[in-house]
This record gives sequence, C-alpha cells and structure tokens, in this order.
Amino acid sequence: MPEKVRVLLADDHAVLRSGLSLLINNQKDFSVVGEAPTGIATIALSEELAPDLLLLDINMPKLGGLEIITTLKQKSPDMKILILTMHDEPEYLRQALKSGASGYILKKAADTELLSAMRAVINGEVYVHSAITKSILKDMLPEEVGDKEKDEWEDLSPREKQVLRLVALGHTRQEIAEKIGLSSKTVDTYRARGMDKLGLKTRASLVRFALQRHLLN
Amino acid sequence: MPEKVRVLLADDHAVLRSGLSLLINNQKDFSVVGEAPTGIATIALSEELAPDLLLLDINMPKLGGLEIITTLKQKSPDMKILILTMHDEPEYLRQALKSGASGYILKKAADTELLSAMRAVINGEVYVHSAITKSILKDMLPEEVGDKEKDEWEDLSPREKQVLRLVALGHTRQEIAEKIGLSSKTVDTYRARGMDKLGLKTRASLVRFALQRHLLN
DNA sequence: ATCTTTGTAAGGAAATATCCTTCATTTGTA
DNA sequence: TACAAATGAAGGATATTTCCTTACAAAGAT
Repeated sequence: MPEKVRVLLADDHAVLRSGLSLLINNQKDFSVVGEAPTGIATIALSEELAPDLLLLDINMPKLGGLEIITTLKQKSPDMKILILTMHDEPEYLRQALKSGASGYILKKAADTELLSAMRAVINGEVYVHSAITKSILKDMLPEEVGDKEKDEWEDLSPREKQVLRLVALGHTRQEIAEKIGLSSKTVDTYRARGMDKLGLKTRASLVRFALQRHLLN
Repeated sequence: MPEKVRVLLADDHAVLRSGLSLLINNQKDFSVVGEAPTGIATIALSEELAPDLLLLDINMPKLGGLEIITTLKQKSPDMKILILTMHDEPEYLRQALKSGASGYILKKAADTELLSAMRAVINGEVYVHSAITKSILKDMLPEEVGDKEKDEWEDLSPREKQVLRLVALGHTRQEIAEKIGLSSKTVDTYRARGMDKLGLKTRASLVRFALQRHLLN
C-alpha cells in the first residue's frame, strides 16, 4: 500500500486532539505524526516534521490563526492546510483561503465529512464545508436578510436608481448627463433626491450602500 | 407511500426531456406531469398543472429564462424551481437565485446529483452545483487568474494603493486626508501618481478597475 | 379634485477637485 | 556612491461639483 499521509494536528484543546488522533490513525491512509497546542509549536513542528497536511484550528492562543497561515505557507509551501474551526463566518473563510489554506471545515462536521475534506485537500482540491458555502450564497438569495433596507432602494424612481448607480460607479455628473442624454443639472436633481430618500450624505456612503447590495457590476 | 412529487420539465430539447422523463419517472418519489418546450408553455403549464417542482433550462427561445423566473414565482409562488443549465457563470446563478430559483445545477452533472438536487430543493433547501460553488469561491482564492494586470496594481506603492482604493470607494480627497492623516495635497499627489501608473484618467475607470479586481470590500 | 411623485431643468454662490509643477527626505538598489 | 523610487507637501489657475431654491407638466394616488 502507498505511504500514509502524514498529518499534524494543531489545536489548543488536548481532548479534541486525542479524539482526532484516534479517528485519523484509524484510517488506512492517514497517520498523525504530531500535535501542536500553540501557534509557535505549530510552526516549529511543521518545519521539523514536514507533514503533508496540517489540521489547523484558527483560535489558538498566541499568534492567532490567520496570520499564522501566511507564515506556515512561506516556510512549508508544500504542506496542505485544512482549517478546522467553529466559526462559520464567510470573512474568516475568505481570509483563510487568501492566506493559503486549501480547505475550511467546521467543528460541527461529521467524522466522515472531515475525512473526505482531508482527502480532497490532499488531492489538490479546495474543500469548503457546505454550511459555510450556504452562508456565502446567502448574499445572493432574495428575502432572508435586509428587507427594510432593500425596500429603501426599491422606493427610488427609475431615474434616481440609474443616476445613483452611475454615481456609485464613480461617474461625474457630466459623464452621467451625456450617458443618459439629460442636462447635468437634471442629473444633479436625481442625485439629490435619491440621496435624500436613502438618507445618505456622502458619495462614500453611497458606494458602501451599493456594494452591500451588489448594485454595481 | 406518500404521493409523488409532481415535476414539470421545461427545456427546448425534446431528446433531453425524454431522457429526463425516463430517469425521473423511474424514481419512486417523483413523477413527471408535463413537459414544456418554450417559456410561454412553461408559464401556461405551471398554472394548469400546479407542479411541485419545475426543472427549468434558462436558454429557451422566446422569453429567456431569467425574466421568466420572476413571472413564474409570482403566478405559482409555491412551486420550487430548479435551474438546469449549461452555464456555470456565477452571474447567472446570482440572478437566478435572486429571481426566486431554489437550486442551480449544471447539465454536466450526474443523474444521481440531479436527483439529490431535486430532493434538496423539495425539502426547502437551496441547492447549488459544486462546480459553480467553486467558481464563486475562486474569487476568494489567491492568484490563479489575472497576472499581468494584477501586476499593474502591485506596482503601485502602498500609499498609492491605499489612496486609490479609498478614491474608488467614493471618498473625497479631504476624507482620505483625514482618514490616513496626511494633507489633502499629498493625497492629490498619490492619486495622480497612481492613476498615471495604471493609465487611468477618470474616477469611473478606476472604479471599474477596482471592481474587476475585487479591491473594494 | 387635490396632493404627491416623477421627470426635466436652471441660477448662482460656495466648496472641492483637478492639473501641472516643484521640492526635500529617506530608502532601496545597481 | 550615485541614481531611482517612495513619501510628504505645497502653489495656484481652472474646472467641476455641490447645495439650495425654484419651476412646471404629466402621471398616479387618495
């Protein structure tokens, strides 16, 4: 049989490490080669043991997870990193992947899920727990969130929407006037009315508003 | 046994409809109650047959898919809609979900996947094909795409990046000056230098640039 | 039948932004 | 060491935007 995948566990909870260790060593294709309780230990052991896969909890004391990933990837670029965490916030995911992690799975996941995530990552795939995928998708779903505020936008007249969108995209009143074939004074008016309806005072706050609602693009 | 889930197939390819029909009728929990080759037929049959689930291809001639979803959801709000399409572009996904679809699966998916997507949607979940989930995630991954042009941005000095980003977010030079603690004249300078390096002349083109590269947020 | 919203447009003062140039340090690099 | 790039800043003329107000016709709502 081929050599087993060498795994390093990094988590500050000893109990969890033991449990995972048992689970993983029980597989025919994995073996735990080390355990690290802190960020510093994780970096040290990664270099010492050169594991194929690191199971990393990003809530360890000292040198919190996110910055650590960058460091680890620099020192051990071939080691795959699978984040194992309680946080199902898309922002963590984003940053983790951006920093170089190859997978992101939640602690509430089932054993079998963890194992298939580990296998996926080892095979060069990017694995993301479905629960968090869903929370990313949520941005795309109707209703669910942001009702009263979405209505605010829908309360605008077509012209107001059109003009505000162009303003948010960085166009000047004159560019807009040309683009939609009206006087720039008229553009002024729509802009002012729209901003007023939305309760916004600055262009920056309008841009924030538009980005949140995916009105650009 | 409970009643079967009543399915309406909407796709302009007769062959595909036949194939799907066979596959679906072969399941113990589904039965195809109708087939529609056009958007108009889809609307008519949805009202007439009141199916539980609509399998919809968004490339049908006449009344193309996306607008049709809104109409369907208005007339038959309880009917679930699963989009079945060739297009794995995130933008289609976004619009489809926004319009009221409950799922999005690609034609290249395996039979079993289609069926589990159908079951998920019927159970009130939102199903999205993993291939397209990946292409959404791609935005979050490092490197991969956009090399030569990303370099353009990376050629900027830190200050230039910082200022241009804030400009793209709609801030005025003065807001920026305060925010980063420099004179607004200095902000002017960085803005001008940065724009010059990127070969951009207008704020709108800067915003376009930034949006494409996901520099905002 | 009246009130509100929408579309369109303008005047004019005050605030801002833009453009182009120049300059002095500091730091990195050939 | 010398040259290039980055940082920080300013002057000043001109161009634009912003703000506030006013106006009027058509459409929709009450």
